[in-house]
Amino acid sequence: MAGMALRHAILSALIHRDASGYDLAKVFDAAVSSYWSATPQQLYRELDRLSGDGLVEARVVQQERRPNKRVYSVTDAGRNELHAFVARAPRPLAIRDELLVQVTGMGPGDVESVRANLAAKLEASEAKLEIYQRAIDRALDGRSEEEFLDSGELIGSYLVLQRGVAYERETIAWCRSTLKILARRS
Amino acid sequence: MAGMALRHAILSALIHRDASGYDLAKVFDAAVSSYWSATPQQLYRELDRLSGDGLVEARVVQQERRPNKRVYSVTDAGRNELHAFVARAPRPLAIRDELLVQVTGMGPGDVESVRANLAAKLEASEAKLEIYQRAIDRALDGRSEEEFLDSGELIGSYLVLQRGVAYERETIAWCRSTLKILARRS
DNA sequence: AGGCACATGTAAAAGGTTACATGATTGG
DNA sequence: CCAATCATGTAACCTTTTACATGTGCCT
Repeated sequence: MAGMALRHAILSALIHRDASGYDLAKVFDAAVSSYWSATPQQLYRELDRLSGDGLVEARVVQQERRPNKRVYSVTDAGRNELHAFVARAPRPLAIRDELLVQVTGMGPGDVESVRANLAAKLEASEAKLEIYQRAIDRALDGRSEEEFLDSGELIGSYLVLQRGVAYERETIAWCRSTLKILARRS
Repeated sequence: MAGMALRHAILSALIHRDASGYDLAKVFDAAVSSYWSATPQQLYRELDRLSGDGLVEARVVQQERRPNKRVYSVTDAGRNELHAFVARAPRPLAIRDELLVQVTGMGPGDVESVRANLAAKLEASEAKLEIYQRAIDRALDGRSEEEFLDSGELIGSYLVLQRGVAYERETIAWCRSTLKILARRS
């Protein structure tokens, strides 16, 4: 019962607020998440396993005008599991970036394609940056960062959002400078 | 025959210089690569498939005092495949960062563990940054960046190294500031 | 004598992606 | 009426990770 990486990402998300599979699918969407992504199918499957293992509990919420949903919350066993996970050495970061593979492998005839892909990435990163910044504003809720950090409880998510902002800013800067350099060659 | 993402990363690496599986294993090492990592086992398997599909060619290099090795080079078919890949829209970046999962999910009793993991990451990123910077110096080989960009052929690898440098610098800055913030809480 | 670098593999288990499937309600 | 959002799933396939396996030569 080692490995099982997605389960910890799910527990980390559920520890702050209960959620349905559908809710989690929005959080783990590749276009939104700054540190882990997963498809809805993966989430539904893993939520079943987690509740089979007693780490989360489901309750059915009846809804009118919408399909009913199962809302999950972390159990005591789940809290213990998460605590044990946080105490371990994390496995090294995994990145797979096809755009960087393309830049590495590009030949003289590929400059135009790569420029188009860089431009698309630039736009996507700008959108993601806005999402993160809106999430930060919502978390701060008028307070200064100092006030928030000294009193807030959701400090972990906030710190991760800061990382995401820095990452997207860097991506944007790199795309711009790379586009400029490639413009000279075509 | 879609998907197959690792093959393009291998072709991108082999297009610049022929290499054995063992050579590639060093390039794709998680502690070294800035955009894609793979284990030796993955590489040996995929090299077999690539040569089965005629995208790379192997020649055996006899060595004294060392085991013989198979050195691979890209064929014309491989060059075509790589060209087609570069022209497609890349699939979105995938990141999985357990450290950020830990930061997201940490509770009041987890601050000490997370600090230890952040400190380890900080050291690892400093080492990686040095590796990238040495690789950049080797690529420039005394020339200024402008000179290099206007004349060099391996421009793609250079641009990706720049991205890696920026990424590790950001990681280092974030680890430092997060360590400071958590220090106030323990 | 012991450990690291060189050099390559097999097999099983775990994790992730893609295609298919269903069905209600809301907004334009 | 059509598209999007809400809400959940099954099955097949592909990719990645981990454990195990082997053997030489160099350096201390």
